Amino acid sequence: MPQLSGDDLGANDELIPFKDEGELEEKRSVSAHRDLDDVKSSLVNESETISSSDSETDRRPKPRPDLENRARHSQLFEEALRRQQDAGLFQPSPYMGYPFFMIPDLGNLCNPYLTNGALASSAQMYLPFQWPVLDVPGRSAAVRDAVSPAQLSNSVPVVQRPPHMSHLHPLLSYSPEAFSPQRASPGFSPDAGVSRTLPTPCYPMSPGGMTQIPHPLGWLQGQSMYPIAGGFSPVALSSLMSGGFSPRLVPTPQSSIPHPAIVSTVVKQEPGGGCSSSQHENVKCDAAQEKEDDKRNYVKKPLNAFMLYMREERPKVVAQCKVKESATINQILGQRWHSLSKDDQSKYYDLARKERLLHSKLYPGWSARENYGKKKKRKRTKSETEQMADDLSPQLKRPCVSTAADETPHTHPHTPLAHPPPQTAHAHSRPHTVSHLTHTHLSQASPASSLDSPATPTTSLASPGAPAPTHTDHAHSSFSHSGHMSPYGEQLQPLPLTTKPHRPAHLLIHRAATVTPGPSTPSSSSSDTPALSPLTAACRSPLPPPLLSQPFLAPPPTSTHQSAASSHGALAQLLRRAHQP
DNA sequence: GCCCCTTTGAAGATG
DNA sequence: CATCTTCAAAGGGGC
Repeated sequence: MPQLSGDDLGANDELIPFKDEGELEEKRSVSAHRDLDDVKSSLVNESETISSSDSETDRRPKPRPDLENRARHSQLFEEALRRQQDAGLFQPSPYMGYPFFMIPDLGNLCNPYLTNGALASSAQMYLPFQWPVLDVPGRSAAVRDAVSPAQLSNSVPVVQRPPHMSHLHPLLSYSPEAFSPQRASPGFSPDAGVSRTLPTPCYPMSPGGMTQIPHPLGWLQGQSMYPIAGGFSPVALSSLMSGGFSPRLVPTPQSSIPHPAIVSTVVKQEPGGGCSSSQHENVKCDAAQEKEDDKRNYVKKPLNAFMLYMREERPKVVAQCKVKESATINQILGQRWHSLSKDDQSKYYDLARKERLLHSKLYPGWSARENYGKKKKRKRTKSETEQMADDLSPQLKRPCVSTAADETPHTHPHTPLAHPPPQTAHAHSRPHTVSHLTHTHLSQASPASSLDSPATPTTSLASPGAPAPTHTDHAHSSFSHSGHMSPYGEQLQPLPLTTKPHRPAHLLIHRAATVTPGPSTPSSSSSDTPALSPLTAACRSPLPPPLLSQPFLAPPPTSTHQSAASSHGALAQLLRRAHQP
């Protein structure tokens, strides 16, 4: 079990202190803060000046005029800056996976969690602690000492990331591989055949541009999805990072610096540049303005570990499986997630934890509650779903686990792992799924390598807020990822990917609708739950699936074979219609 | 153009 | 406290 202490993370020296550790550091460096007061104030003033220059922001109340927070953010930044200057800003970080620190109060910079960062008065931003360019031997000093903003201006192209490049998420920078020489090519990804091979904006190593590597921080290259008036180019930020810290932040019309966890919601800018003078249109504009304000002030939740993993792995799945439907991709990713080693998962849990900490620092008063109900969609509750199941097929309503045990030929009811987990060990609100149980049956040989619930890696970090590990959790926690066998090998196929036991009605109704009566066979057992096509099933394995070379041939929808997504979608619609008066 | 689907995890809401 | 619900991302698909 990986013990990710602070040293392992290497975050103590590279990241701004979080929470308790941060409090101490802040106290210790009060004097150092004073040294940068001027810098801070100039920065804040600059930010506010630019912010106030925005006609829209003038009319809008500041979402968070909390001066204390601003001062605190500034202090945090100063601390981070001081540390970087003391230790050498461009020293390679022992924790390459999280090369960011925050700069507070750059109001018009793209806010990490805002749908549009243009208006976050208390907006902070993430900056790379170090750039991979700085790993080049002999370069660091030169870059640190000699590169002026203007020079960087000439060397750092601000490139609009095309929409299809959006998967080149900054999370890539979390991965040490992103900085490895193997990846030091514009293609960026070892995976061939995807949009990853599209031209990736590169950061020249120096004004001379003798070496180029892809900028791992895709979010630093300006995204069309964050059209921010008065945004800043990475140039200015580079100057900030390099210690020059010039207040001459250079506004650029289209550039923005999105954050790794940043939001992709586009706040459309009025093509005309605002409302016209017509009174009628002004009314419309007011309404639209409010709508836009809501969107802009919307602070999104930080990404959890799986979300971070998805953003990184999705392109690979798309490339390997030639699947575009996110529902299917997510099923694959969900399976792959469970097949990850604990170390790999720990990486994402760690990142997610840091994201949450950063988020909490950015928005001390923010709560996920604020986003409740902001999404218009309203999913059916479990009770509603079950009620639908009752209405449609009362005889089918029985526990999912027992269903799997009854109908899965390879089930070993005598095996403890095949039984539902103790009710006292719930790390998830969701019970175990058919697929998880199936995994358990097929891979119960190495319980020592169990996958723990998300709490485990977090707990291993000794995070103050980390939940306690639940070793008794999850039947699938005994799923082996030790690599002795492919977790999704042939014998596992086709496994049901649907792992939504809190929608038992879907599964059961689907089963009832698709399974033909008769003795259960291995093949029928695999078809009694929604199964993926052969290719997508093969893609569940993170290893190169053998079927990848074969053309994608989704099996025709038969009475016993249907894609999980389609069947569920159809069932969902059926249920919705049935539920409607 | 909105919503669903689909995944896991975090956190708020609820009983 | 246990359970349920919502929302994070993503993009095709349905309406």
